[in-house]
Amino acid sequence: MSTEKKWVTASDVARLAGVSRSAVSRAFTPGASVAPETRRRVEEAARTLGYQVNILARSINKGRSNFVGLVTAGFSNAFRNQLIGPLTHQLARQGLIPLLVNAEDSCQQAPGLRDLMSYHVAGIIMTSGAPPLSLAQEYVARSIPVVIINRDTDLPGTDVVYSDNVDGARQAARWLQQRGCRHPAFIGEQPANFSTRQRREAFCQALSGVTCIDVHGSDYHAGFNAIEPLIRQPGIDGVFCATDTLALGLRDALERGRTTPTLPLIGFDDIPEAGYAARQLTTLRQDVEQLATEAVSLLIQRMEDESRPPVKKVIPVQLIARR
Amino acid sequence: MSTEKKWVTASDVARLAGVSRSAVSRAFTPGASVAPETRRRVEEAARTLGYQVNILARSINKGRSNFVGLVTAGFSNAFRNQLIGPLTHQLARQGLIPLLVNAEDSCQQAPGLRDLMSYHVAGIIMTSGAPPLSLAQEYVARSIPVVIINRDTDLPGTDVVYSDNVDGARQAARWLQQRGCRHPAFIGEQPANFSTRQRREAFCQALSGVTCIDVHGSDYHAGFNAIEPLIRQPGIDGVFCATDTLALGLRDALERGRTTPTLPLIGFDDIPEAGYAARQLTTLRQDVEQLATEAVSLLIQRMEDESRPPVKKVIPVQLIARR
DNA sequence: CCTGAAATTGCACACGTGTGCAATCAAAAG
DNA sequence: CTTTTGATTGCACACGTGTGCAATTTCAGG
Repeated sequence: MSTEKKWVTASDVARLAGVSRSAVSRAFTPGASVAPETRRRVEEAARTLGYQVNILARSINKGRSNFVGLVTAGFSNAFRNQLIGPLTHQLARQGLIPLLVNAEDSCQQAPGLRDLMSYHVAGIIMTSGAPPLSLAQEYVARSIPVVIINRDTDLPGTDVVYSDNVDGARQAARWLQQRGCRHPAFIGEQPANFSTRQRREAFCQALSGVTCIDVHGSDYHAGFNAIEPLIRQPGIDGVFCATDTLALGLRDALERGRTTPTLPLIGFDDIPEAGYAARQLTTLRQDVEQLATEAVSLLIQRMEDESRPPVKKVIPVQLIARR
Repeated sequence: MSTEKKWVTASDVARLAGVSRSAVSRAFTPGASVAPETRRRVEEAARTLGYQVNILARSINKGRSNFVGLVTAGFSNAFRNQLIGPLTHQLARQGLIPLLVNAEDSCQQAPGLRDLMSYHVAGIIMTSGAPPLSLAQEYVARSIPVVIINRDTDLPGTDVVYSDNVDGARQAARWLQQRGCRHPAFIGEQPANFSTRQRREAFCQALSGVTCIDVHGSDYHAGFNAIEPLIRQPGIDGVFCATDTLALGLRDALERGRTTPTLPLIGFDDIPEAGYAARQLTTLRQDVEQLATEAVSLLIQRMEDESRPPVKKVIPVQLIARR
């Protein structure tokens, strides 16, 4: 039952079909010159033997692989998880396949982010988060296309795509104003990542007298605990949270002490939970589909023309008014 | 600025270091015979040139790759997302790297699940969900190790690891009984997947007179809407939901109509949201770390000994009492 | 039947790597 | 100094694939 040969090769197919190995190769290469009859026999032989072209060998030969490093930082961030689906989908549409790399544990471990280079990936997509950006430079030096999502950088030769945080923050400001907000607050993680920084700056610029509250962490509990510094600041009548996760945590803390009337609250991202029937969090929706589509599109463009000047693509966001 | 040669090869390093290409290869092969002085010069040359061993070529030569197909069905399931982190971590510890395949869109698309075979993966890990299990058989036929998580199967030659749904359901039954539950209900998706089926059957067997309520969907809204068939059944005084997501949806629906006194409610999985300060959902925690560790361990065992008899590994679950 | 062009095929080389085998070298033993 | 032993090295082949080039076949046109 245990086959002696581990892999079925093109030679096996050729032998069974009674043709040369080249013919087999051509039969599986679109646009190659093969007689219809030959192609038929090759395909039949391949089917009975269960042959599949060895993409590793093909990659070596062509000097270009189908692999794309998909670098992320853990899977506890709801929004980032939302992004992975469309990304893999768009990559698959282009015949590319993602090599998943978790930058969180790779820093300490041997087979980590740097070793992506060993796999000779055709490109790299980095989602926002903690991955050491300096490492991206190494890839650029080896002329490997790098696309960075939701994080700005002046690294030469890397394309960037991110949501329009500035416009989103302005929309949030307008929405709060319309609800009669006079003393707005902004809550975000400190140290702030790119998105948080942009949202805070634009928000503070759009409204005067914004109270900025820093929290240490980006999860639900960080938002929940943000109520303490918030009540220490009297008179706040509207809050813009850097992310939905923070906003949902804060909301729960607010509703625990039911004394205050409903405080206008707006988040960012539109994670699934924000749309839950019992949450109905007003937020600014990031267009994950378009983020993913643009990221893959830029990646492919750079794969075809390495010297193309870097592009910064800004994706519009949409206000989802819920409560 | 644009390098003529795309990839830095071992020959380049050899030329610079003044040794043969074989020496370079050996310098990067643990346990090979290389003089310390030679190794030093090779490593130095490799560093200046930025050389990394081409794993694709190495895989071809050795007839075994580092790739492991990580098959999932979308990224909207909170529990499944929790599993991905530990899985990639454990794989990385073993020098393996996951090829991410989304079985949702691969069915319709050309470069899908079947083409995983082209990449000559060393093994495959399938998480629960919708991927066509019949396809796993093709991999077994090619003697590619397959490990299936949270899904039983009698496919010969595939290892299975899943949480102890039966014991979990019994614990849920006991917990409800202790809270004075006389007329229990079970809520789960229909058609039911493996986990839901096991939990329902064990729950119905542990308690008498269980009312089974079917919902169509596995997300929050499905749980939220489950309140309608629930109130149609009078006298229910305790509910066991197949997943936390369903339970959280139902809980919100229950709290909307505040007339009923708090109804004992218990979920399954222990997704992050269940531990939120304002949710505090009692649930049965799946040990994602151990699930991942066992899955990778089984995969490696089978990679080393293909003929090992199939194993079904059951991971204990833990009751997390919260309210 | 003959000729030319076009289509198809096979050979051989290339991609970058690991490794058996024999040759070389250094050092220890005599 | 000679011999033996062990470590180190280079050559050559293998892994499975794509493709240029020349040889072959097919076929239409005369």
